[in-house]
Amino acid sequence: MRFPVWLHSELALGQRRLRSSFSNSVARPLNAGGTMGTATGSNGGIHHLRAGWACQFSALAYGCRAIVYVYLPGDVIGLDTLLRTRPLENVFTLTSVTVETIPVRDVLTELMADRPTALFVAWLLGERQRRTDRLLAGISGLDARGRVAMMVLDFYTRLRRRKLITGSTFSLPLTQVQIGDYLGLTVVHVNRVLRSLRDERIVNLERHCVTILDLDRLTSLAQNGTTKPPE
Amino acid sequence: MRFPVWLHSELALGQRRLRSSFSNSVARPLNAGGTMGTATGSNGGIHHLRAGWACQFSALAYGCRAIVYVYLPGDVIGLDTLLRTRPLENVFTLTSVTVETIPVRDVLTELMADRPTALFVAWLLGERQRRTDRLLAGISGLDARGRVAMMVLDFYTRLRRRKLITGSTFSLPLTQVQIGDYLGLTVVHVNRVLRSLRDERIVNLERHCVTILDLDRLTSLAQNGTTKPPE
DNA sequence: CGATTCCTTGAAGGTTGTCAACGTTGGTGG
DNA sequence: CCACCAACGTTGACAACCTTCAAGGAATCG
Repeated sequence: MRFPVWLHSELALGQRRLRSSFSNSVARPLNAGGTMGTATGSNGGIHHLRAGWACQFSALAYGCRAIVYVYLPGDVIGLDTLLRTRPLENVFTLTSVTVETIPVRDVLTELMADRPTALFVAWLLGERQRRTDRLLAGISGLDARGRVAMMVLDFYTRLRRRKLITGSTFSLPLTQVQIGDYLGLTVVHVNRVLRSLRDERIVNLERHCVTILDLDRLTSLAQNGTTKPPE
Repeated sequence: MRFPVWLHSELALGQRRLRSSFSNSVARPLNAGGTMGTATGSNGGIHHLRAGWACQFSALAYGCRAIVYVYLPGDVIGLDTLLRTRPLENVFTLTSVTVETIPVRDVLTELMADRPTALFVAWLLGERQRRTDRLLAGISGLDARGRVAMMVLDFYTRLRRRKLITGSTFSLPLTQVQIGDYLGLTVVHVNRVLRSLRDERIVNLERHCVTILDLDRLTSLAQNGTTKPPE
């Protein structure tokens, strides 16, 4: 069978162990708008984002600031660059955050030697990969309205799954410039799209505060960019 | 220090062990244009692509066929969906291929219990993630010419690193439709871009055969879409 | 309250998608 | 061998979408 029961408990066990490893480290607060790497004492590690948002820029691409991932409270940062030769310091905090850090050495020697934890790390890496694949597919195939809808729904779903929100309103600490960098659009166009979505009473995004007004139409926009305004 | 020597040998050890595990399985040939999953006997596993090319479609997105990754000879397929509840059968062969398969159970029980192998698996997952991030940044920030240049350079670099080519010519078993799906463009436009790149003697892509004519200009195109044709 | 960053809006132009038609290639069967 | 067919490639005209440029207004923080 594809997904045996013991694997479920094995993963849950790995999750608990990773979580407790994080708890044994000190929780450090960081200011908004800084890089994660420099603050940790130069040599990286993996971070548990207890509170706050962060985002990852593309490693290359100096000129074109591209945001390739947005980390929400509860996410683990740095697994993908763990085994990299040089620490790519391209993660920035979007808000003030609280992080728990495990140094690289401990991860490699202790955590990965434990099968449940190693499995859970592999699961986290796969999960991140799948999210990036979805984003890629969205940016490839959707127009600007669809991309914004996709982004809002993605954050909405993730926050809801973590029980960080219950209603249809949440805080989105991205500027319009950053939304543009994330979705491959210019600020100007992001602004226009937000206005049109607000005018059509689909979603309201103002001053870092999102309110979903029509979940059905938003979903439909995010699935195929063919949904025309009912005008 | 960030990347100790023992880690290098540990990773190399993991690579050898994974490789030998693959060798112990039977190498199966598959025809071009089929899905990987169904042929393996319904319940997945991870695959070593000994020969041939394959590509991965986006899990969702029925209507808009988006290719999120292209696997080259030597790549490992399926690590990202290993711990998924349902086996997402969205990997297609682009050519006839030869694959070695390790069933899920063996991966989870044996491979991941071995630290060197688990580390190497994590490295593979991180590598795949970084490649996807690069693609994402490229599609976000480059125009059509830049995206095609990026794709050609990516395949060129990967093939060269594996010593599968030595000159500046290689075979590219993607149709123009598939190139479009990969880069978020329409067939028509892919065709136009290929013609213009050929006319400007930058790269020649015809009949599944690529020849790089001007590596410098190609690189420049892939870095910032601002390189104008020398018209 | 000054200064910086962020947001907003208009006009113009370029890039890309859409539609439609035709040419080419490669495989199949008469 | 040839006819046929299907998939793939090619081209032009036009429209839609998005970017660029420029300028002014609003918010936030010292």
